[in-house]
Amino acid sequence: MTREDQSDTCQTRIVHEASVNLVRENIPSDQALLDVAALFKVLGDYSRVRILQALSVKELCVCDLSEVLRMSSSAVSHQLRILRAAKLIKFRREGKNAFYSLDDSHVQKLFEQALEHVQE
Amino acid sequence: MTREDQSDTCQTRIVHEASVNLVRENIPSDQALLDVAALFKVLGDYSRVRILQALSVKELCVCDLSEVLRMSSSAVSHQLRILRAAKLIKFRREGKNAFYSLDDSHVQKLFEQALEHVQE
DNA sequence: GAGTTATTTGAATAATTGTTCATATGATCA
DNA sequence: TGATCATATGAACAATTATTCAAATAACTC
Repeated sequence: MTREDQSDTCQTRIVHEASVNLVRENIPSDQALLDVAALFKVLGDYSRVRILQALSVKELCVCDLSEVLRMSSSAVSHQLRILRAAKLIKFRREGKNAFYSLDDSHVQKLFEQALEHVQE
Repeated sequence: MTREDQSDTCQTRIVHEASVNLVRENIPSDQALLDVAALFKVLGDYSRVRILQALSVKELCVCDLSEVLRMSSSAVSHQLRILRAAKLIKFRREGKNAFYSLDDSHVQKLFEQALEHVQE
């Protein structure tokens, strides 16, 4: 059984050629698409969505977040690290506390668009 | 060791009370946040991002998509099902072919916002 | 310094998920 | 009806990931 023999692959290589070519001309860079997917993946988690929503109201420390969301500080901290790596939040230290807040105006807009979609 | 004894949970229940209360007053429904997370989760996959991007250029059938993206028809079909369940794409049948296209204007906007974020 | 509290981090576990392979369905044409 | 092609689907496997637990920092107070 050769590689070309896969039963789940289109056999006739004569597909809609014009469409295929048109689409091929308009593909952004792999890196851009990878980055977009990675960003959405970060946003695609209930805990992180709740964290971002809370931070959109007000800057909060880890302790406050864990209280509001009824999660362990450890779990919150792990998720904050992921959000920080994605440059969605920033933080500042004040004494023993680490205060987190949204880093980017795009996040708010992404959220609003997403809410509009799900509320249709 | 009782439940209140967890070392990774904030001990002093006297957190920033005003902040916590303010945030608590502004929490959307659980369902809305769950839906938003689910939507982003669907968008958070490289294959699905590529499919959506291709469809944003032009309506395509499964065969065309598998050709453009160099994926098996089976893999494409599986992902299309997920995208359809999230109401991100719609399809129409024409003979043997199933043509897919974007279902929602929000998707385009979400994409543009995401691209802006990652290209900073 | 010791003690306390907030936060971070690493390892382990359980759960989710994307792809592949095999097979089934749906549609056309001879 | 049979043959062929496009698409869909189910099961299995590999890989990823969120949480928990335990332990380590970091920053303050006494």
